[in-house]
Amino acid sequence: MVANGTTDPQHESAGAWAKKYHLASRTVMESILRPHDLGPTQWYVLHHLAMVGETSQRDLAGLLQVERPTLTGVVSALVRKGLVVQEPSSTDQRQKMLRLTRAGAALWRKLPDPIALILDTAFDGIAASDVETTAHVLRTATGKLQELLSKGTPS
Amino acid sequence: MVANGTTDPQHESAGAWAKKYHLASRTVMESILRPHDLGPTQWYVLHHLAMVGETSQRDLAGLLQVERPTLTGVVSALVRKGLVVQEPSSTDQRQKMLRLTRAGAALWRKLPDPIALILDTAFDGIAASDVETTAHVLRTATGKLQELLSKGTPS
DNA sequence: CAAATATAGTTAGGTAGCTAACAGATGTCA
DNA sequence: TGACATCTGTTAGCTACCTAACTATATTTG
Repeated sequence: MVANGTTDPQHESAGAWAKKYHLASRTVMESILRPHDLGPTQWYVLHHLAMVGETSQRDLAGLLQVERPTLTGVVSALVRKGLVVQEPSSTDQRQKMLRLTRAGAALWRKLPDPIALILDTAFDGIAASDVETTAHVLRTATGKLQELLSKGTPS
Repeated sequence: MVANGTTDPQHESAGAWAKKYHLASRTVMESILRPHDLGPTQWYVLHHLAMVGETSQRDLAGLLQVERPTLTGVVSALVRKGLVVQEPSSTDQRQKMLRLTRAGAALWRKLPDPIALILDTAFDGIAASDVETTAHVLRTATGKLQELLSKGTPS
């Protein structure tokens, strides 16, 4: 989307470019995962379960920074495909623990790592210090926006 | 979302931060616009019609970088609320021209500018040169990802 | 201990985006 | 001029996210 009053595309704000970068990287990730019939969030769930092991849905929602209802949908898709099992925790009947099935672990081993590919492609050839500056600026900017959100947002 | 093998949140990649920044800014924009019962894309449409005047849906889709079916939905929401009128172009019966109604123009005058607020908040106090570096890095990275997409994406 | 409160997950309904397929209007050219 | 191609917008059906409201369990507390 056009950022602001400015219409010269070369001079759009860092904010507008963050959005475009995000959309492009999501599109790349989707096109890499499509042949495996997985969405990006599904991939992140498998990634976490493969790396860390059994995890509750609650914890996973926090780690993946999505809301619980979103994770409900993602997890039920993975369960439907037989990649993940979901069972009540033995200590707290409210919580459901997730882990990979044998099929899920087997699929994981064959899967490419879209995040590594994206980062390698996107930032290849750019000075490391510039990439660091970018991460720093975006981290700071994100912090300020979250601060704005936590204080009531003015209309 | 967690970027990669790394779990230390201070050391996530520029890519991960671009995503977080984007999500935070979208959330701020939504929370500013919610009291006015508008979504971000609806705001951009009003913005354009208020600034530039009568525009065809085709041109608007290009300017806003969304697909035509997406704009169909956004525009029909605005028409339903009585903020925008949609009528066939006199010179090309395929095209529909959009313009603000009196109510749409009146609402526009009362609306805050969420983009200005977000940019002011997010990048306030950060060195202008660093913000420029960020825009440059993200622009370059986005270009590389789009290049990757246009060549067939490997699995 | 019983009642109130908090937490985990689901369901319902919404927004915003996409692609594919289509209808109608316009353009091209043999 | 008539047939074919292209363009514009819509519809249908998908993904992925959100909030609000619900159910069922745990926990806190009077």
